[in-house]
Amino acid sequence: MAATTTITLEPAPKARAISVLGYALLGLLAREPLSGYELAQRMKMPVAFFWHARHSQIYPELARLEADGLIAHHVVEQHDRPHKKVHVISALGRTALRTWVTAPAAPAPVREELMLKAYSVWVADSAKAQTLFREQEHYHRERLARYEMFREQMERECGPDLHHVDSPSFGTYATLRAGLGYERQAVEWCAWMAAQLEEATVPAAHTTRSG
Amino acid sequence: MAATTTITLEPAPKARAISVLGYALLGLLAREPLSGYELAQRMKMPVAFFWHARHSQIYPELARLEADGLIAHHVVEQHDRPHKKVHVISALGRTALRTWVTAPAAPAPVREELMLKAYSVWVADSAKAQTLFREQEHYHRERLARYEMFREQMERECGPDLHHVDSPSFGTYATLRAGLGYERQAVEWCAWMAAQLEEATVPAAHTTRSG
DNA sequence: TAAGTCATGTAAAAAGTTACATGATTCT
DNA sequence: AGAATCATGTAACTTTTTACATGACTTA
Repeated sequence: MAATTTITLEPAPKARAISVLGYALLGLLAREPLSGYELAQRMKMPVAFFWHARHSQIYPELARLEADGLIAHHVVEQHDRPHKKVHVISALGRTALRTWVTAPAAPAPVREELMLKAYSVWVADSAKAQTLFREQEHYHRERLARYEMFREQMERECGPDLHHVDSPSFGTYATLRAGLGYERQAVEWCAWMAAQLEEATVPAAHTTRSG
Repeated sequence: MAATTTITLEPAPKARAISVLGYALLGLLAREPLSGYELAQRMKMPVAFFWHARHSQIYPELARLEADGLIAHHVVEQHDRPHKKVHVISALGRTALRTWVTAPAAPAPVREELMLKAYSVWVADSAKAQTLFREQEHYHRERLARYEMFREQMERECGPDLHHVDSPSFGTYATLRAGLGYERQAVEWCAWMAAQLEEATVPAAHTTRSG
């Protein structure tokens, strides 16, 4: 009889830890239901400023989130375009996200290749190095300009919402402000680097620089 | 006879691409010969501000660099402590490093968990969120203070060297400056976040805030 | 004697990138 | 006709983390 046999066919709910990518996706789905493709787009545009993922990572992660009951999906048939699977966050998913957001954050291990280059810049040709940092300065200047435009647009369009900390716009605005600060500081530093390297490259003008 | 047989027993030098970690290690070894353990320590202290790696990643990478002829090692016997393998950069390694330093750098894919939390902060309890960002502010303030001290020390000790772009001190100083800029901006942003969340938590004072 | 530092590795797993694979529709 | 966008996946590989494994010497 079944008296002694404990049935363990089901592998027990076994709360698998949600990866950071998982929380990134939950964060997007908490705002609106989206397909995998749309999630990949969101990752490119507003989210890439602070987190990055390809579609090849997103699709399997969605399957995992669904297996854990954090999201669900339904297929939406489209006349002109391929069908899509629209993913919706569940109550469980929303709770998990809510808990994670305020959980203590460990200092993120930084990985900045450009800093690594700066650390070894003394071995390099200073003229070539100068080019590198001018390019980087230019790149960050462009991003800064784009963020600035985006902020002005947000302040015009979402105005009062930006101070309601329980509106999604506040989340977007907050990350935008961080991005602005980061890019401003990056531009400044790259310009300083290039200037230092320039003095080394054109030593003739070191007494009467820029005037 | 051997007319048609091409001997391909040796797998051909096949210039394997050096990983970013490989360049990080070369960058440290270009300054001074170091053991794996010492490299791991350097990764913790000055390098961790912009790149991170554990000893379990460092040891195999050293083996790869040596196999590719970019570094060599010799064993140093110590009376009181275990023997160590001291790694030295080769001419080939130095050239590779030099080339990489000025090669165009692709914009680094960012991964900032805290920003991800900020993006979804609107789903959370604002009092708890405030605690999180106050903690983060505190943490960045501490790092800022440490960097500031480190900079003062460098300016005192290495003075003129800090403007010689071909001295290792310049590389260190450059990354320190970037770190200072980054931490300053992080402190400011965390404080702003906490303030926004505070207004939401204590709405009684919204007309006469701070005075 | 227990914890900490010095010292060097390996193994397994998770996270992330690059490449492979397919197919419809729309725009140039 | 070719490129771009929409759409969803898998496979192979690299990178990184966590855990396993060992052992001498030093300090509290």
